[in-house]
Amino acid sequence: MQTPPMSRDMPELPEVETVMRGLAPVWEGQRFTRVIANRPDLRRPLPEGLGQRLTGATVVHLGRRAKYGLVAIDRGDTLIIHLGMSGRMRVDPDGLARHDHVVFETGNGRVVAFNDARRFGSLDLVATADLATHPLIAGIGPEPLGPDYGLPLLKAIFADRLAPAKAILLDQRLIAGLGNIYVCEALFRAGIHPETPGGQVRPAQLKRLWLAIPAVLEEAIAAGGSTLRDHAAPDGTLGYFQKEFAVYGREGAACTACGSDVARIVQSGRSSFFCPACQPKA
DNA sequence: CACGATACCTGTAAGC
DNA sequence: TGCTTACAGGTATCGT
Repeated sequence: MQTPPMSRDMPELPEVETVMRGLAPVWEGQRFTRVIANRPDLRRPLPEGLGQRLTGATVVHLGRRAKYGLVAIDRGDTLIIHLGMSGRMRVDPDGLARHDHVVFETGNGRVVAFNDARRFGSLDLVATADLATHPLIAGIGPEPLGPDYGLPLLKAIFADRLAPAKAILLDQRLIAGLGNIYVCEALFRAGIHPETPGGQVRPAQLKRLWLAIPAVLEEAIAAGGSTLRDHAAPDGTLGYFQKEFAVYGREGAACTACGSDVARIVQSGRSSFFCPACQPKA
């Protein structure tokens, strides 16, 4: 089988969920004994006094919102972790590696390194009370695995829209946490061509999409997050697992449903993979 | 406002 | 072999 060897280390919702679940037993209830920043910035400058503000604090709870990992500490602050495209958490690494930008040590003797080659990731430290209104969080749409998700939401965000279905699902303001991979997979399951204008998606397709989105996310989380290759386990990096995709990254290969060649188009500068037969143009 | 294009950054792999 | 180029992805920002 000719699998296009492409980079697939994209942390979307399932990957972030997997990383935070993996981090929980390492950090929850533990005190930060040392936090070292090896450079002043990632995508943006690191929070002022990050090390001082975390050292001595105890981790109360780990969570997630969209693609942001949340680390609540007992001082009333929350550390917001974004992995960007290449960010990963290396647990108890065998020595420091290139791009280990921030290193966290806890009272249990564990070491976690935030490694991010491309530095599209970010760390922010904000008052937990202000979290919901923080600029990074405030405008984000409902969680697709949360209580506010439902067919009415999808109907609302697709209705009367000219933007392609692909773009709608990638828009974090409309629905949280979906990235290129899972949007491709969900549209395939729903039989929706990625270029279909939102307003032209038929009710039956929307209903399939409503079921497909949580399904692909849950399956990925169950598989351990679908970050491949780079989240390799050997060095303790969290979030690694191998997941088979139906269309993503499979240009030219046979559709798993009908055998047609999977196609690839570029929308807004990024690849959309789909089956031309199963996802006919509207 | 809605939407598209682009910048950001580096590693990987394909092409020459 | 070595050099060059294309491309991956999330989000902020700018332009139309």
